[in-house]
Amino acid sequence: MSSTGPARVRQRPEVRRAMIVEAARAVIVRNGVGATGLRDIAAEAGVSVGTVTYHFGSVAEILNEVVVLETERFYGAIVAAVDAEPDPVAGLRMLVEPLFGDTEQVRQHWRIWSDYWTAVVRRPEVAAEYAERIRVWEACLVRVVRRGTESGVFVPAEAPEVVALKLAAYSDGVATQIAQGVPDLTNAVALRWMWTFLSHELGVSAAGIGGSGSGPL
Amino acid sequence: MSSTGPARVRQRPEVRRAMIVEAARAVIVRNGVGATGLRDIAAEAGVSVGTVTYHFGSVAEILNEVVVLETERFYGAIVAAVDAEPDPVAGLRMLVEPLFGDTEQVRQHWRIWSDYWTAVVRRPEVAAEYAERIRVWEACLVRVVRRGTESGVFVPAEAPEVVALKLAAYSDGVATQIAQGVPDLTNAVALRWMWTFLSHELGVSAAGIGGSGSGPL
Amino acid sequence: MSSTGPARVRQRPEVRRAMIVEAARAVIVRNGVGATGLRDIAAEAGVSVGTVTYHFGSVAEILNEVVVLETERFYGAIVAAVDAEPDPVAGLRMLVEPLFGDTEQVRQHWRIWSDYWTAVVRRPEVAAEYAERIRVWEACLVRVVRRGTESGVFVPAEAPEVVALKLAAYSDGVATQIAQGVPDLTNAVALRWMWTFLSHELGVSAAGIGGSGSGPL
Amino acid sequence: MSSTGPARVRQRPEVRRAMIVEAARAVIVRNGVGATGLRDIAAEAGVSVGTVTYHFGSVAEILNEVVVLETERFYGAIVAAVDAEPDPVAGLRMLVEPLFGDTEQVRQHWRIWSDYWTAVVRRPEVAAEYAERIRVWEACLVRVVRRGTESGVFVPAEAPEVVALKLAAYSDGVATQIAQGVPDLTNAVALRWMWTFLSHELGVSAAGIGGSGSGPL
DNA sequence: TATGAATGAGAGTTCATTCAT
DNA sequence: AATGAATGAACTCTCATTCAT
Repeated sequence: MSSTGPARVRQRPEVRRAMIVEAARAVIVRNGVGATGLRDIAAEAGVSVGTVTYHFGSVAEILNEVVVLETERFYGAIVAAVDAEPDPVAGLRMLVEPLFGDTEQVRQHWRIWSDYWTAVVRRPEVAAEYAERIRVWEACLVRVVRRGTESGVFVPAEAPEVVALKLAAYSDGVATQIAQGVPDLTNAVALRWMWTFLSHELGVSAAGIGGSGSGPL
Repeated sequence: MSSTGPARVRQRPEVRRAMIVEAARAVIVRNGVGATGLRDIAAEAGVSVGTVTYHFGSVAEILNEVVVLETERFYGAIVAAVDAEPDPVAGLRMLVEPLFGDTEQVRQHWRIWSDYWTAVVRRPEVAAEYAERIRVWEACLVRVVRRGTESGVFVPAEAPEVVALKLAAYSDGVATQIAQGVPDLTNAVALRWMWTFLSHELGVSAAGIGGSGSGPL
Repeated sequence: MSSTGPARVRQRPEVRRAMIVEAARAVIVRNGVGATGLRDIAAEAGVSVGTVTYHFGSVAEILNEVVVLETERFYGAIVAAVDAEPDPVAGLRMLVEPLFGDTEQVRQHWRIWSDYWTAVVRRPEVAAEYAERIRVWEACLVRVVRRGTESGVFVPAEAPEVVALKLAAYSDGVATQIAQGVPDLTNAVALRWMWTFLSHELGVSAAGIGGSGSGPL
Repeated sequence: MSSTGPARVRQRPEVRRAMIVEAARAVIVRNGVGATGLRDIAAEAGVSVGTVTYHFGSVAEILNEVVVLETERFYGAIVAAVDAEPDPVAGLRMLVEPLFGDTEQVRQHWRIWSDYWTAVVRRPEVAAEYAERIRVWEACLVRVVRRGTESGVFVPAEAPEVVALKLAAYSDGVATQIAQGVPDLTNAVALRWMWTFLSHELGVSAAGIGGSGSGPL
């Protein structure tokens, strides 16, 4: 026990805060928001309880930071790339595919996400604050649909905002089902569902949107 | 002191259990699953803490019972009526409309439901047990689609199970958005979205399915 | 350790509350209000922390109960006896002497009392509530002075309320000095000071008031 | 970043200590001794927590310094002036009047004082150390009474030390009552009480001692 | 069957103190 | 001389569970 870690390693606040948020994220992924306590976070971060409370005013503040970080990290790069993509169809694909990627990162994202929402949904004032930061993906989708519509590639029956909201709801629901382990509902299947859905909403063929040789499945 | 209040009214176990579950449901609706404690349940039921733990092994058991009860109650009557309905289109309507009814009961249902899922999703063994009971609605939808297909009214592009799963996911996602208070997303709008979705999935016109004068919106 | 006390002895709430308040009083006397914590009280009472919080909503509630109890116990009997005493001079003696009795109980009383006031003085709303209960002694003094004045025994230069307030202040200050251990300031001396003070305030001879052969000191 | 704020202004230890003590005094006056923490003191002094603990071994040490400072400052000038005053009556007035002056400084003094005593009363060794420094006022009073007695102006019934102790107790008790906000008990009233008290103790008329037109009240 | 007093682990938070920089 | 990140013990309060009555 005498050689356990380099005790009292000093870090600049921003660095330590980031480390603690990272640790909190790991605990949330493992145990869920409801079972994430101060002591768990401290242990995961390899620091004392006092260090955590020194850098954060409350546990809630840490959890919020985790969600903000998660949002920025998960959607940030995607959104930037999509906004830089001139082709609306390609943009659409870049926007939707990551939601159903078959990676641990994606699973973790949905886990954090769903937990957080049910935890926060009873506190409208908190929810409102983060809703904006969090609707980044949806806002990007609106822009893509609008661009596609302007260039004549998409012929939506409804306003871009409505299409975006519908897809957000649909993908959210499907992701929830996947998280529950519904048999035969793979990420590939989910993606096909999205393309089918969008083909109707945007008035184009599914084959035209959903790229990677998904064939006749 | 011996005649103070209605104390110590003896009830048969099944009756008392039912009363406690009912009380627990009320507390969950009011405060959320996360903020529902043994004491709250006991107080709401008008019994002592000891009585609650006498009839239930743990708080988790009570919460499970609440969800089972909620499922049976909410979907039970609907499913029975739908199964007795010869017309598949009418059956479909009877099955989908209640999900977005503008009643307190519906709001309460979604509240309990969403809370419960995020709580249970980390315990696959629990989730599995209840998933079956809970997929009652989906199973009924499968039967309706199958009957409609057999009678030639519906021309689905996919298996009834797939259509049912898709609709379940979509409706769940939309209900979540409504619960979050998305502006302009009313129950009526949500229903129209369902009919549009189903018209594509079942190969019939939306007007043919979605009943009550939804007009050209 | 295995034979330490009869664990889990059930007590009726009033009894247990009284036991806990008594224990808290002991801790306060020993350590002071500022150093009286939940765990100390529980340990002193021989119960668990949970038991204390089961019977009391907060530590502050316990401390208040201690002061109320202390007040009632210390002044209760005195005031009752004084109000039943027809002779104002005897009544006066009965009222003042106990303040400077040479007993452990008196020392404890002043300890609790002074601690409590400085703790509470910054919370006017709390102070006000207890001030009334606590001014019992002063109110009784007012009545005695009034009776003595009406019967012509006392000839005060000021209103009874003013005399009472003056004496309360004086005795309080002297008690504080005694508590600080000022050399040669015994309780007997303090009493003589009181009689001297009152003889001037009430227009009677000190010998006439201060009874028990205090002689020419 | 290197030029942000007045950071790292080096001070000689005595200067820095004085600044910190001054800051601590301000915090005590604002929040009370019990609610005065290291962080509050550091923030008030505009230095870091580390600087405070560098100059002081413990928080208790700071609090003690505050009281010593307060004593010297409050009584120092008074005592010097009184000792230089040939007229004992004038000296008496100069000694007593400041206790009940209607200034913020006086209120602050009593606040610090009363808080400190209840905190320190449990630690006799600490109390003793400071008692001496703190009895400066009382010692001065003894000298005045003695001078007045020698010159025949005062005719005390008791030794000067006893008179001084009595008045100290009385004034302390009255100040406590004022601090508690007893209605109608103003500083002017308190002063009159003191003169009345002293007139009896010193065998002179109240009018002769208490100065400023106290009239027939 | 019902009760509710008793329990103790665990929650978040506060805080004086330590010490590498 | 000054800093402030790090610490861990101690605080109050919550709560599901136990069990004698």
